[in-house]
Amino acid sequence: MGSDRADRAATQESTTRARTRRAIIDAAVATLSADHTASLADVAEAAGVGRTTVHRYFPERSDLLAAIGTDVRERIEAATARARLGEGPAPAALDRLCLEFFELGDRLMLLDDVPQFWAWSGLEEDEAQAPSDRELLALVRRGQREGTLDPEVDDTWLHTVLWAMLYAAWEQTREYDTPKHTALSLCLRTLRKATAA
Amino acid sequence: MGSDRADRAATQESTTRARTRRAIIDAAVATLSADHTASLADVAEAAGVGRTTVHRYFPERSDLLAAIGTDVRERIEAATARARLGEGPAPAALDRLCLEFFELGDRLMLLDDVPQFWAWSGLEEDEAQAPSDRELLALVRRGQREGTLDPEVDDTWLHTVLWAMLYAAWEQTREYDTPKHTALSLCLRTLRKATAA
DNA sequence: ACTTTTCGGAACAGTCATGTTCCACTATGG
DNA sequence: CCATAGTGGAACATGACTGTTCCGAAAAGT
Repeated sequence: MGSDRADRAATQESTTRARTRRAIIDAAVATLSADHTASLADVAEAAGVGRTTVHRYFPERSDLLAAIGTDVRERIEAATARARLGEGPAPAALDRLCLEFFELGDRLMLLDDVPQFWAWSGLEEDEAQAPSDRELLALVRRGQREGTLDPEVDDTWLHTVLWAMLYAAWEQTREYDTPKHTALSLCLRTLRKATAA
Repeated sequence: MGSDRADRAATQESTTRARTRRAIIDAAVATLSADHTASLADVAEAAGVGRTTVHRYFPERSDLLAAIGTDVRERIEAATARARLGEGPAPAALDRLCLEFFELGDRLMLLDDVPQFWAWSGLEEDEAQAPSDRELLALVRRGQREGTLDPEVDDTWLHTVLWAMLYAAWEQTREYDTPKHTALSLCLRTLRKATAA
């Protein structure tokens, strides 16, 4: 009896549960990126579900935050993969990465702002060298070898600057109502100039 | 009777009270820049005073936040004045400003991160065009006229980027233990390249 | 149609930060 | 040395968010 249910339990949830889980996570991202101190009631309302339901899926607040963390990290990994950092000239690869990351929107801010998202699968914050991070650092070193990236720009510094510029681009849309595509092109242009050899 | 006390009440507080107030504000800056959700008890402990005393000076939490806001803004104005944005070539002036701002340390992060600091003297957040902001924008336009700053770089965008780079520099020291002077020189170099004509 | 899953709301207990009051203690200044 | 300003701590009220339980209603699947 219920062999399919057992299967689902082992592999994944029912489609309905998967949908509401997504709705909650998405709403949480939107709500928390606007206000990091938003309550679970706010998240529930934004998701269009009852507060009870939120607790059903994420017993504690930290569970929800952790879920957001993994969600965002997965998106980052996927975006990095799509950017194919190994192909073509380093500056062009950096452009592609920046573009892919930009598409992730507000999500990116959360990782910086809410340290709890790194309370992850037993990893020690800084120690958590995500694969995508390593890919980026490798790209920088490659570009420097090829002479297409500024050798003075430390690889960790470029990493920091990339994220800072993405942050800046989104801030620009929020603060000055700059259209998204304008903010993106400013961001790309600035990043290119800053990293050029 | 008590004419000197009346004077102090009209102009300023007693030196002891002024010292305590400063201690609380400074401790609050340090504490809150580390964790935006720190409680007033944490602030009191960091300041080395009782929680009661904090409430004596700042009846409500918002009063303390507002005080921090004005304090930081005053420092920003002073720093901007010291940078003498009107003198010399625009890029050099920008360098001076960046340097002065960098000296302000963690304080700068607070303004970005805690929106309540803008709950100010009746000004509507974005509308609050601080004098220092206007000076910076003027500098950018001057540099563009003189042909020393990239004409493609919108003045508001440069404003955003400057702050983002300062943020990045401090993040670099926190995240990678980069020495302050190294982070600063990376920041300056990147900013120069990004804004050059 | 019927059965199981999923959901929403109400009600409750627990925790924590806030803000207030009161009083005794200290140090500072005249 | 004495009056006053300034402080710290205890105790209390309050409100907000959290996390839990339970039950009836709605939706999904068959």
